[in-house]
Amino acid sequence: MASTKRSNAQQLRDCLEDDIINGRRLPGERLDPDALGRAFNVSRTPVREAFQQLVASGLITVSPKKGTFVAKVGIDQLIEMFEVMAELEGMCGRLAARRISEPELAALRVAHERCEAAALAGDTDVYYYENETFHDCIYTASHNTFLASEARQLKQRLKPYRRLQLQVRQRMHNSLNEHHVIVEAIAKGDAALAQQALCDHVLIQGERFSDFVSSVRRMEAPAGQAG
Amino acid sequence: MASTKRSNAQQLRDCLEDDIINGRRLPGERLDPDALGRAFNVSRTPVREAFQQLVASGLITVSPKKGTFVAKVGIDQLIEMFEVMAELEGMCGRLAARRISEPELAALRVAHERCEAAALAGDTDVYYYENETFHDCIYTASHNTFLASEARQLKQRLKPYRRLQLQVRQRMHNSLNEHHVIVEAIAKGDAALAQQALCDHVLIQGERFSDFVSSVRRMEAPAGQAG
DNA sequence: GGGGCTATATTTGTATATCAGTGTATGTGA
DNA sequence: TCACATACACTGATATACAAATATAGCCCC
Repeated sequence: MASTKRSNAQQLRDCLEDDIINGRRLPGERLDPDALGRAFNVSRTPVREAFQQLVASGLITVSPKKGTFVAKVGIDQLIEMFEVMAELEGMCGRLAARRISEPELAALRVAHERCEAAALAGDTDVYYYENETFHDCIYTASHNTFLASEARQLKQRLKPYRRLQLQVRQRMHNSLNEHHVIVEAIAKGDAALAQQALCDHVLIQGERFSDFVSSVRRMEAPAGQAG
Repeated sequence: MASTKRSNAQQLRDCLEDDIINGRRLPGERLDPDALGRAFNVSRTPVREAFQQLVASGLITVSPKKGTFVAKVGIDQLIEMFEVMAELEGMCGRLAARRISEPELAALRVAHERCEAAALAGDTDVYYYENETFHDCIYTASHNTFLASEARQLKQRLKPYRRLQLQVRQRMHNSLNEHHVIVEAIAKGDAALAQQALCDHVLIQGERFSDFVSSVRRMEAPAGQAG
């Protein structure tokens, strides 16, 4: 019912957002307003609206008189964004350690167990999905809906690039171990530890990061133009 | 020259944003597209565009078939936002303590001195303005442009409510003392202290906060409708 | 007198047409 | 062969017209 009530512009926005986040449209790819309008049986007006909202989200960029493209964030900005993401996640963890309720803690444990199962099965895709749930539990448990919303939004924005993270060998297993520390810290109410553990978890600190950077560099290569 | 190139929609957006931030349009106030269009000699299309951008910024909300209104954030959400703002400011301070350059530190000191002068003169408005510059120096000094941009955006969103802060007696003087601690911490490169000091500075911790809340409550009263 | 239904008016959402500016491509001349 | 100028096409910006949906008010019936 709610879906029918969403305007065409909203639907188009959601669709494009999903496409970009899930890698069906790659950074640097051009978005043709006319083609999209035809594909969705709408005029250019709602397409424009959708574009504007995506620009505000930072997922696409419009170069005046040149066209609209899927945002391609440079390595430097990407690092900056991960730095902020780590801080937000850490803050969520800190607050969650203090504010989490019993049902929320139970949900967090369930999410962790599902991650474990996926890791044991070696299923990267499932792990990726369950990992989302795990982190979302922490956002919710922070009991700061604004913070949770900001964290989710930034995560969305990073999603096209995060996907590459887990492809790094052993990353999934390490990630799981970190999750364990996080869960226990939150369960014990150790705010400082939860914050630090989550922050580190996001930063992919140390040697992994350079691997990640090189992955992104490889991903950026096809599109070409710097900016 | 750059101003003439801005589209009408951008100009209108900037104007509305400024009006909202500076309290010329109060939370809950309705924005009539037709009236604005007439006032700016534009049609509804650019007005709509401006609206959408402001919605993305969180400064206004549009209720379908009901109207477009200046966003009215509830007390609970306001507290949440300040909690996040404090964290972001703290992060800026932490990074600034490690990364600030000599010219940036000099600029920060100048900004602090101007705050001091305004405080001595008892000029709240000037202090308010110089305070902006002071914090902006720290954002820049964090050398994380994404973080700086997010911090600025959130600050904009809180501005209609921050304005009330300094009206609390003695707040300006206390604020100045806190600034001193912050400057010294950054100058010494004490990241942890800078982070803590800035975080506390934003949170208006302790007894001041309840005063602030009551001020906001008074501000919310005229508009009426909850939600 | 009160409640429900209907009609109207208001408001957002969408479509289409037009305008202006810019980037690009092509052709011509040196 | 290269450079410059002109023309064309593409894109973004805006105006206007239209459609859909809802809130409100008024009226009628109970």
